[in-house]
Formats: sequence, C-alpha cells, structure tokens
Amino acid sequence: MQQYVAHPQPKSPCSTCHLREFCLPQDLSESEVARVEALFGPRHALKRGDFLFRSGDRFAALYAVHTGFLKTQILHEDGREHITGFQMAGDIIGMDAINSATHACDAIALEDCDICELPYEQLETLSRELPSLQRHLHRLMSREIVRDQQVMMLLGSMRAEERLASFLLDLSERFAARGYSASQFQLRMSREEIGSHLGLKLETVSRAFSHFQEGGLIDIHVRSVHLLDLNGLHDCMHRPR
Amino acid sequence: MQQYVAHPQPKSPCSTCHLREFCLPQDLSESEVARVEALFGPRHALKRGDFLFRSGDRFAALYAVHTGFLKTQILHEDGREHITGFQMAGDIIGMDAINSATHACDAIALEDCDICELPYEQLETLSRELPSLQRHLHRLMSREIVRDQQVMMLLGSMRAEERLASFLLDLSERFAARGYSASQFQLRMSREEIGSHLGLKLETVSRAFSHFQEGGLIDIHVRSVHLLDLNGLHDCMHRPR
DNA sequence: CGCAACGTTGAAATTCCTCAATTCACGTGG
DNA sequence: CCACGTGAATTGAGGAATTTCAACGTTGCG
Repeated sequence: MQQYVAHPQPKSPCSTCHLREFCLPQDLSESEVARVEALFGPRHALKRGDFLFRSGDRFAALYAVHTGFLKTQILHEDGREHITGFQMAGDIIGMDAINSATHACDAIALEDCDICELPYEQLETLSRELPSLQRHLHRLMSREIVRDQQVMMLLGSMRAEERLASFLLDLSERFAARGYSASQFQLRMSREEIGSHLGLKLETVSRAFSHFQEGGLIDIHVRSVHLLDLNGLHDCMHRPR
Repeated sequence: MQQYVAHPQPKSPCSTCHLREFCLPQDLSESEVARVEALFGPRHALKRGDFLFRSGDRFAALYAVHTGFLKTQILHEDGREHITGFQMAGDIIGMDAINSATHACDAIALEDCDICELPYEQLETLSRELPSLQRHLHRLMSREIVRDQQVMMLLGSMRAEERLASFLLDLSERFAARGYSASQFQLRMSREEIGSHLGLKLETVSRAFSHFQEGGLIDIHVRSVHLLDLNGLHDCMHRPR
C-alpha cells in the first residue's frame, strides 16, 4: 500500500474512503455491498468542536467516520471526564448505545469530519439476511471490547512513559493501516486530551514527550510527530514497574 | 425479590439459575426459549483455579456462568497481568474472542463453578431467525463495552479509595440484582486480585479497606464484607482529585 | 501443630500531580 | 507585515498519593 504523510491529501482515488475497507465485510458480492450501502443514512459534516451526539441522546444509528478525527468521552457525575478513545476514518462510533438505547458518551469532532450514519434497525434487519454482515457487526463490537480491555491494562499497570509509548504506537499502527505513514503524523488532540485518555495530567504527557525526544526516540514539535525508533518505543513499554 | 446473604444456598427453586433471567431475552415465547436452550452445549464443572479457557485458545463458544465466580485476565508480554473483570452467575464470558476467533484473555475459576457452553455458530444462526435473540446478543456485547469504559474511567481518573468504593458498590449491585444481599457478601478474590483489577497494589487495597473500616463505612473481616454506609461509599467516589 | 498463603501495617522511596512561571504558536487586527 | 493577545505547551520546584520493601499477624489445611 502506498504511503504518504498523514495530512496532505492522499493521492489514490478512494483512499480516503475507508468505509468499504473497514466498515463492511470483505466477502460480500457486488449486489450485497450495494444493499448494505443502500441503507447508509445521511452524511454529517461536522466542524471542529461539534458534537456528533451527546451522552443521553436517544440511540438510532451507528456512525462510520468517513474523514476526520473525533474523540469519545464519558463524564463522571462530579464533572471529571475521561476520553475513552479517538476515532479516525473507518472507525465505527456508537456501539456503547445499543445496550440502553441511549448514548453513553459524548462524541466530539477534533477536526472537520465527514460522518456516515448507519441506521441501526435497518442494519439489524439486513444482518439477519446476510450472515457475513452479521458476523462483521459482531466482530466490530468484539474488537471494541478487546481494544477497551487493552486500554484497561494500559491504565491499570503501565507507568506514564509506557502509556504514552503505547499510545503513539497504536496511532502509528492505525495510520499505517489506512495507508498513511506509520512514523510521521499530526496529533489531532491536545496534551490535555492525550492525558485524559491515558489517565495522566497534561504536564506529565509533555514531560514524557520531552524525555522521548531527549532519548532520540521521537522528534516532536508541538503536534507534528516523527517516530524515530519504533523498537525503542516498544521496548520502553516493557520496563517493569 | 427475596434477599439473603450471599453464600448460604438460596432458597427459591431456580434462583441459582440466572441463565434465563440474564442470558436470554425476556420476550421470547415458551417454544422460542426451548429452541434457544436446545442449543446450550455441555456444562463445565470447574474447580477453583481451573481455566475455562486460555488466551490464544480457538474460539468456538461463549460461556454463561451458571454458578460460581470467575476472573478474566490479560497478560502483557513482560508478564504483568491485569484482571479485566470478575464474572458471576448470569454473566457471559468470551465475547472478546469473536473478533479474532481466538480468546484474548484467560478465564479462571475463583471458586467451584458450573458453566454452560453456548456454541457460537449456532447462536449466530438462531439469532438470524429470532430478532429478539439477535437484539439481546447485541445488547450483551454493548453492555460489556459500557462496563469496560466505566472501568477505564475508574482507572484513569479515580484515586485509590474511590476505586475501591466503586468496586464494592458494583459488587453490591450485582449481588442485589441476583437476589442476594446488597450489603453483606463474601469477596471471592484476594487483595492482590482486587488490586490487579483496580490498578493498585495489594497493600494499597488493604489500607483502603482499613480506612473504610475506621470511617465506619464498612465492616470487613478478611473476605467477609458488610457495607454499613452505602451513601458514604458513594460520596467518597466524588471527592475530586 | 506447623506450614504456607494471605492480609495488615509501618517507613522509605518513587512517581506523578499541583502550582507557577515562561515560552511558543497562531490567528486577528492594525 | 508586524504587534498583540490568547490558548497551548514546556519546564521547574515542591508536595501528595501510591508503591516498594520489610516485618509481623492471621487463617486454614495437611
């Protein structure tokens, strides 16, 4: 797959369109793909800072990120907030809402986004006809569970620098999976947002970045990151506490 | 619902059988319930310490806890382990494995358990016929996602005593939902296991218990807990950091 | 009874947080 | 095009929470 730095517009024709690649099963016939795509609901164009949905909103659809970058966060009663994840092209948002028919988190655009709505009832109905769509939906939810549990491990048993290294490597992998450079990208979130996701204060995040920089592991200037030593970053996740 | 202290055998006839109540949709007809139950696979009798499955095992079935208490844990490459959750009667285990067809965690009995196997392929097939079963499966996965994200918030933004209070209140609710006492129960796990789940060291867990005891919030003797002041425990989750 | 695993408690060490001062980046308007 | 202001990021010093290390008590089982 062709590689390019994250933000300049990618060159290949539908490479920004990760929906087919990430949100649909790969073993559907042309006509089946058409049936699934037929139920795609309206597109939402979000500006930076817009909410896709808020905690408590009635659940009606899942959302597939077409372009852009978002965060999902949950709020504690006393006002503390925790960012449960960052979503990019090809990611599905809203699966936490199926349980209670009410969204359990806020989803907020970190940059201008183009979001595709997937009406849930229709998705359920169609997935009774198309086993591979059914299987795909289950996999997506299961993958979310696995991801969340990996974050639990990160939060529960890693020190600050390990968490940040893990975070950078995760971003790197996800960019790579979408055809972007695995080693150079723009952070779309502030230090505070990174901290909120990793259970750290923004100053700790900043210090950890500086420390990686000193160690020659990364080259970071504000939000432009260049991962210089992927192995080194990986290793620093394994210094036991 | 009748209440009784957790461990003496419950009295009502099928109150140990939380499978129908927790693992099946509530809006099925008798004959549909029969169809679902027909595909229940073999029962597994586990002794304390037995593995229900191990990380890496091929995925073939979900498991419904009939009786007993288990933990699920993931291992980091360097040997650190993190307990992702504790499961009791009526809980479903193994949904993390759907994604990769391989179990992503270990499931280990904390006491003698009786586990019901739910062959996944057959569950998928039947859920294409029974929309309410389909919906129920989705809800179960979604609930798992919500639970995991709540644990993420706990790990990411609560201090030690808040985490422990949250943990006790969660156990309390789950026992209550099964007809047991919300205020008196036995812990089935060691201090170290509680710590592993909450991202704390066993000494910290022990000290927090002692502190709750001094404050009159709980009465704890080794693994017998009596929650004396549920509101007080709830409040101590809201002292900002 | 004795051992081994588990739990409690104390003191020291460490990590991370808090508070505070600067610096830096970037958009706005002169 | 530059000055300015604002929000974001960096850095330092001190303090708080948790971990680490260590000793000792308790429980339950062979």
